[in-house]
Amino acid sequence: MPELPEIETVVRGICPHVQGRTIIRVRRSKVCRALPSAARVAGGLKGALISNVRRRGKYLLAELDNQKILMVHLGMSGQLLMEETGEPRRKHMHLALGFSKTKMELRFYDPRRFGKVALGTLAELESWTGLGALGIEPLSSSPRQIAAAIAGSSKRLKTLLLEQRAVAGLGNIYVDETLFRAGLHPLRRCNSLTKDELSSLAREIKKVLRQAIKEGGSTIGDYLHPDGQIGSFQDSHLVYGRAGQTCPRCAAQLIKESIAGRGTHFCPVCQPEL
DNA sequence: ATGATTTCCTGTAGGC
DNA sequence: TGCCTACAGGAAATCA
Repeated sequence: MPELPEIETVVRGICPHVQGRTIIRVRRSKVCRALPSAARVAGGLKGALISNVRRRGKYLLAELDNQKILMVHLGMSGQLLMEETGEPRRKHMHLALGFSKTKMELRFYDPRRFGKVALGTLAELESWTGLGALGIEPLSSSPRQIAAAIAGSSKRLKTLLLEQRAVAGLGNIYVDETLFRAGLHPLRRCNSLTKDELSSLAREIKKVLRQAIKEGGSTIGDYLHPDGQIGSFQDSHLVYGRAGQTCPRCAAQLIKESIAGRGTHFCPVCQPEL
C-alpha cells in the first residue's frame, strides 16, 4: 500500500520525465475516478505543461502552467508508471498522458480503484479531498513539531497516525514499524505519552520514513517504482507482516490484531499497553 | 467529539 | 483444476 515513502519515490521517478513537458495526448478508461469528472480532467489536461511535481502526504501534485494542479492518490493498489507509448497496456489502466518530445507515457493503473485523480486549483483540491485537512509534513518538520502535533489528542496512537490530520503520510505499514521502534503500544492514548516517549516517537517517524525512501519504499503486493522496479524496505520491516515470528528485540512472538479497523502488528513485550 | 462500522473494489490465498 | 469464501486496506461516509 503506497504511503509517504512510496509516493516520494514515485514523484522522484516521474519528475524527470514529465517536468517541462506538454501533455499532447490523454487516454482514459470509463471507470476512471476523477474530480470534477473524468471528461473535465482529460479536457483540462490536454495542452497543459507540467511545471513541477511534488508530494503532500500521500498525494502526488503535478503543477500545471495554467494554475491548476493534477492530483493523484494511489489508494491501495494504484501505480504510476512511465511506459513507452507502443507498449501494450496492462489491465486496469485508468489514465495515460502522452507528452511532447518523448515516447514515454505516464500511465495510471489501479486494479482496486481506491485511487483518485483530480484536476483543479489548490483550493478546489483541498475542498474536494482530504488534502485540505492534512497534518504536518513529517520530513519537513522538527521532532518537536511532530511531538506537538501528536501530544494533545485523546485518541489512540494507531488511530491518530492513520488519520492524516495530525501528521500526514503514514499508513498501516509505517505506523506499525514506527510504533515498534519507539516501543509504544498502538492502543496508547496520545495524551498519555511522556515527554521522552513523544520525542522518541517523533524521531522514529522521521527515521523510518527517511530510511524507507532511501530503500525505494516497501513493495507489498502492487507497489512499483515508475520504472517498474520494486522497493526493498519490506526487507527492513521489523513487525509488519511478521506475526507469529520472533521479535527482533526479545524472545516474544509478534502478534497481529485488528486495531482501528486495521491489521496491527506489534510485540506485546516491547510495546506494553499502559 | 469520538469511535466503531460500512462502503468502495479486485486480486490473492485458503479450504475442499 | 475449479469453485467458493475470507481477507487485505486508504479515505470518506454513516451511525451510535
